[in-house]
Amino acid sequence: METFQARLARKLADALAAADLPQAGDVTPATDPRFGDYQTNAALVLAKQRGENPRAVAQRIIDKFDVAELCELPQIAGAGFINLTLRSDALEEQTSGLLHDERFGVATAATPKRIVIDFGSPNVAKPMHVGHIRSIVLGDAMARIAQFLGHDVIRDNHIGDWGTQFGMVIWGWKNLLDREALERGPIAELVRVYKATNERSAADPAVRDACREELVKLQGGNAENFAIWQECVGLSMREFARAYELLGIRYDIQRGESFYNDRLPGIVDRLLNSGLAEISEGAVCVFFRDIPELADKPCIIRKSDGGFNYATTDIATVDYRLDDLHRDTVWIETGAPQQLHFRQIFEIARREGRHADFRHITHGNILGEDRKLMKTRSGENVALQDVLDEAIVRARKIIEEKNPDLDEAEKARTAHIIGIGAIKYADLSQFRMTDYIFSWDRMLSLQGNTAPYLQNAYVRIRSIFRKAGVDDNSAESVTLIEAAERNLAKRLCQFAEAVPSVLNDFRPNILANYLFELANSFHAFYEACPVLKSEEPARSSRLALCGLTARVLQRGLDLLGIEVPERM
RNA sequence: GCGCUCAUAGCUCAGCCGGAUAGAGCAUCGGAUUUCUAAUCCGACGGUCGCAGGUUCGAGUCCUGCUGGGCGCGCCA
Repeated sequence: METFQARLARKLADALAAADLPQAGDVTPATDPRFGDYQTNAALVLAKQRGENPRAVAQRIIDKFDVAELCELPQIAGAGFINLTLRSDALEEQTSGLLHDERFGVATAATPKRIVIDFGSPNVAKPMHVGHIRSIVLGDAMARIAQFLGHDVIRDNHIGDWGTQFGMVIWGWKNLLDREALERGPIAELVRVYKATNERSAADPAVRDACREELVKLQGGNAENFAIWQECVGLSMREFARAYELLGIRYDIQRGESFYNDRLPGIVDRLLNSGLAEISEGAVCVFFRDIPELADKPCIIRKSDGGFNYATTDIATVDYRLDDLHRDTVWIETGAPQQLHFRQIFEIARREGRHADFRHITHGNILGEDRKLMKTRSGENVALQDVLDEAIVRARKIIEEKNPDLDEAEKARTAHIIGIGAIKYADLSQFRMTDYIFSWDRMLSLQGNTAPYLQNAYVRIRSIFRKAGVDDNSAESVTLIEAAERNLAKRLCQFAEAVPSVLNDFRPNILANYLFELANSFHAFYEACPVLKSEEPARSSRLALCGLTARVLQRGLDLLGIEVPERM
């Protein structure tokens, strides 16, 4: 089923062709209810191109604009806009068509992509902190939406499991480890050991050299060090898995940096042989002399001491994703600080003749109430686990207040759904590039553009169905009489317009905003239009609208990685 | 110094390709309910879109410069 927007755009294209005009302009939802439901600026664009009167061009278009089955008579307004008002029967028919459509009118992509999406990417032997939320939540939402649109998606966790820090981790493990503490809290103990080693190594050159020695042994394949490293990775992965479980995140593959180790020498050779890389000050570098912004920013792929760094690893990762995973699209969702790095990696891939679509999807920071990077009182990163736990505790408190009669199991389940949903939604409802200020009160508020508000709309609908004594409704069509019904129906039809536009520029907040407006329209409908108390045929029609709204809310939130409770 | 990014109402934020009188939420004020969950709805108040130029029928949006914040800039990842 095609959206109104798509159908009208097609009709517009036909009209332009019939009027001997070039294709121009587009069809968008009306900016104001006074202008109808949709509008097009085609006449304005064409008039500008051709130096003609916009309203006259608009009239030429309208003369050929065959939309009688969808709209009332098109109106010319303002400078030369063409305003379109949907006919009620067209809206009824479209909405009715959604009642039994599991995709709610969302078309699958015309050309499915083979995407790998890299998000989350925590470091081994370090706890995940609030900063990881954005990458995880944004990446997961992109993956869900891309998949729903019919793309072939592989979710990859590019874990930081290799690097110079392991020299210190291993030395600390051998000299400072408290086994009991490790049992109690593996990551916490690893962090303690790492920090202590760091301090000693800063103060004592002998320790520093010893750490370097341990690193060399690890990289050289020393069995003892390798075993320690493996154990660190295992402990970390187990702790990550717990957080992912809580967040409802899953990965298809988790390829750490170490996975690419044996590919690194070959890459450096290849780039040297092809002349893309050269030796400079003892290091192997790729220069970008023809790109002004990168001219003085070479990418080092082998250090002067012979070691490789993460640039080499990321080139190997590109190889793997294209050659082994057969991807044609690579999305990397990490923070903005790595922009230069990925610009270089993508540029190298381009120079090597790679034709995949590479995107580095960045995001802003999470700030505390003081507008600075969110930290604990003592200046530490705020642990992700603590944030998730607190969200659930706070949600639980609200549920106890509002709905104390729920049984224990449902309270716990609902607190989880609301707490985690609130955190995710706070992130996703905002444009990803802007820094946002973390506020429990705002994200858990039941009013405004929040997860609980949306979840509540769903809950109210479920309540209606419980009272009605049916679990779904088998209505085949809706009838739209009241303005609030019409408004709600139009919103429901626009789900199929909102979802694909998210991938335009990776803006899940478009979907979040849509859902907020849908919930808003529903609440207005709920106030104005009694459902169960109304007479047939309005009753069945309204029940059908309720059911459809609930399913769209549920699906929309699911695409954002957020669940809905039955009661709250 | 160079590069990237952000700056919109008292506060938190939308505004994707340039389109009509710049929109929400919170806060404030005023209304609506013996409810299908008021956990809601309706209304009012509130803006020199950081500043200055430019492009054009039209600029929050594009270009240039400036101010302010964040981040990055050869051997950490």
